[in-house]
Amino acid sequence: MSPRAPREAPGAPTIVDVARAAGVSKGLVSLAVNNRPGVAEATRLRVLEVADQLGWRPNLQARTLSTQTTYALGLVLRRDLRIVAADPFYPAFMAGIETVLTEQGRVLVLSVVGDEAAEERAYRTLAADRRVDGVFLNDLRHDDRRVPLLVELRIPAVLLGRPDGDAPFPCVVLDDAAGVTAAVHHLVDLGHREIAHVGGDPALLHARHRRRAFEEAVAERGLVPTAVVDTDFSMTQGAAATAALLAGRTRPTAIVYANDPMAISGLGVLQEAGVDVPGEVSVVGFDGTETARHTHPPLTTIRSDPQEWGAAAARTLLTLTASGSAPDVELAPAELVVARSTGPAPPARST
Amino acid sequence: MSPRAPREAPGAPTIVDVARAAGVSKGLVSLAVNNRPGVAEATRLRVLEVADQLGWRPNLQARTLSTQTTYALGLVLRRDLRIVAADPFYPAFMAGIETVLTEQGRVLVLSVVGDEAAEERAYRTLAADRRVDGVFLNDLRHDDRRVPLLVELRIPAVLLGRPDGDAPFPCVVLDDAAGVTAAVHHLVDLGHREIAHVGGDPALLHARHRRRAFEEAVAERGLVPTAVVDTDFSMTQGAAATAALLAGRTRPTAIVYANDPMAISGLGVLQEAGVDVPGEVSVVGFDGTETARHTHPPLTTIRSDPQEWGAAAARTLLTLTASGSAPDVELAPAELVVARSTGPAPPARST
DNA sequence: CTGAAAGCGCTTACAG
DNA sequence: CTGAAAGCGCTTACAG
Repeated sequence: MSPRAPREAPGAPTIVDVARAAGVSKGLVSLAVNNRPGVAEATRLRVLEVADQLGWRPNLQARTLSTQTTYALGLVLRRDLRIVAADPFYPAFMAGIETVLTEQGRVLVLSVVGDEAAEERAYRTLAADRRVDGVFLNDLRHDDRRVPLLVELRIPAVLLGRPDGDAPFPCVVLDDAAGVTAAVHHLVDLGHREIAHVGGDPALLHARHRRRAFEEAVAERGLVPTAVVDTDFSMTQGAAATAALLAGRTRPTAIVYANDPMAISGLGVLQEAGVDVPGEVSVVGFDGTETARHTHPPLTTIRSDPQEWGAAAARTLLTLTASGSAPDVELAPAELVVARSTGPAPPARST
Repeated sequence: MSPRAPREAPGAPTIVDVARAAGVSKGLVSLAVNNRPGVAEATRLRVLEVADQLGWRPNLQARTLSTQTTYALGLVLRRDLRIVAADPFYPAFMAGIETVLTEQGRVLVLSVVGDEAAEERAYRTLAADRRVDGVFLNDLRHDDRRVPLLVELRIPAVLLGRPDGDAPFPCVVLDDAAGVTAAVHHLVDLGHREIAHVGGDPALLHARHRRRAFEEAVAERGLVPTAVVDTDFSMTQGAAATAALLAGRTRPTAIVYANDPMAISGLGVLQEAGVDVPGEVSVVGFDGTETARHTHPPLTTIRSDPQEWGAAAARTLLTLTASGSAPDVELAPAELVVARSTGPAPPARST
């Protein structure tokens, strides 16, 4: 294939074809289609019309090479597959991102990694290859090492949640605490005094927030938690934690889980053990997943809107890459949705 | 910013820097790092060493512009969000893709769309912008219009499953039928005579395959299906179908669902109606999800390996883009995993 | 308001 | 075996 021969039979039109057909230079075509000042209106219209007739679209790769922008955003998922697979958060979150990227001709580059080393490599590769104009920083962690990493790599980012340290990036926040607080009040109002929490992975900030909100709400009502158990957010550990609570000294009459999958596996453990839900133990999930609506009984849970979160984060990240800064965004807080897995506390029994 | 000034303070090294430092032309550097013939071994080694010292990586965008290859693969998801979110197939499938892309320095471009028009636009945009070197064709449909579309767009593809028409693309096949057949035999062996199927979306080939396998296996054992109901694969329709079966003239003693989420919502409906599982009705899912292991009772289901499917598809697509052709791949078939949601048929009762 | 030219950082025939 | 040059298809100061 000679370098002079067009690669495609008819040859997709290039900016040169448009310039020739419009009788102007290719530089002018570029100015015209990019709405830059310094082009007579009549000329602009003519160029646009010719471009349209020829069916010309600027070649993205060439534009990328010139402008150093890729029109792509990156998302790196680091999670145990068992956990990602059962967790409906990400599909909805990504769909939300897509709603805004699509209409902007942007694209999402996805990376799924297993451990922290692979995660760091993923960010470094995205940066070195200039694959993306910015990234979403999800599953924020305590003292998150990715923040200095992204600063070092000079890659713009939007944080999903409020970081616990300083970070030179805008954040999009969805308050978990309000829902947990409401759940605890709901349970206390139903007469529960022995309430336990099956928390998530304490390395993750949102797991910490949920746990702290639980502890504070319980204290606020003059109680102490019956137990608080950390997990990795997996159904397996949710089930194990539930079994441990059942076997413990004081059996809780209500359990607040840090996500729906664990609440569902907990429900399974309770029912397998012959414990009536909500007759003997009330169960509260977190997420407001589709599955939670279809269990027996349907789960009381705390609902957030991951799709809106994705959309807001994408808008913020695009603003950041375009202008160099973007304001923080506060989304509607997660809220309690009461279903039939919670009910009045059983009459107190002597141990 | 003058066009002569380097964009980054120290300036990431370019091929020119390497050529200068190694005392050769940049063309030779390119030949050396790409392992092309016509470079003296000693020269090649020297170039490589210098490149390494300078920390040079070829600029991906520039390479893309020259070679017209993007080192990226595309996946377009068109599904109702309610369904995607509850379905753990895609996270695992994408993780499988990533395992092979990552080690090849490739990247996955993801698009999530709602309807068929948006889907077509997504493929057209990927092609027009030359975002990807090839795409995964998932959720194969009857007489799939995407096949001629991709031919028209001249974009290589790998089919996930065997198409029902001709297609000039390799396919990676995972046989659904064997597992469904085994499930029916399992139920018949347990004494069931009234077996129903809650199928998936009949527009999708895999839903059709599962349904046909069900019907054939039932016939093979001299029975007729009690009922076969189509759905859209959502938990909601799975629940509705189950309620309809309960209310029907002949109540089935066993139900085979086309996916786990519907089996789970079906289980919820049965239990809410006071129907004992498996005492009165046996339930079989399809997918082998994590959730199915944690329900009460745990689900008998049909397990496949979506992660391996993703990895095999990625390997096939890379082979195709590299060499212009790739052989079809046949994966291990889905297999029955028996748990406690299936049991002996209840004694026959008079209606 | 417009044109001509250089530049983005690679790859690839073509000469020597 | 190596060098010099053209090409990929855009964008962007710089002159006029």
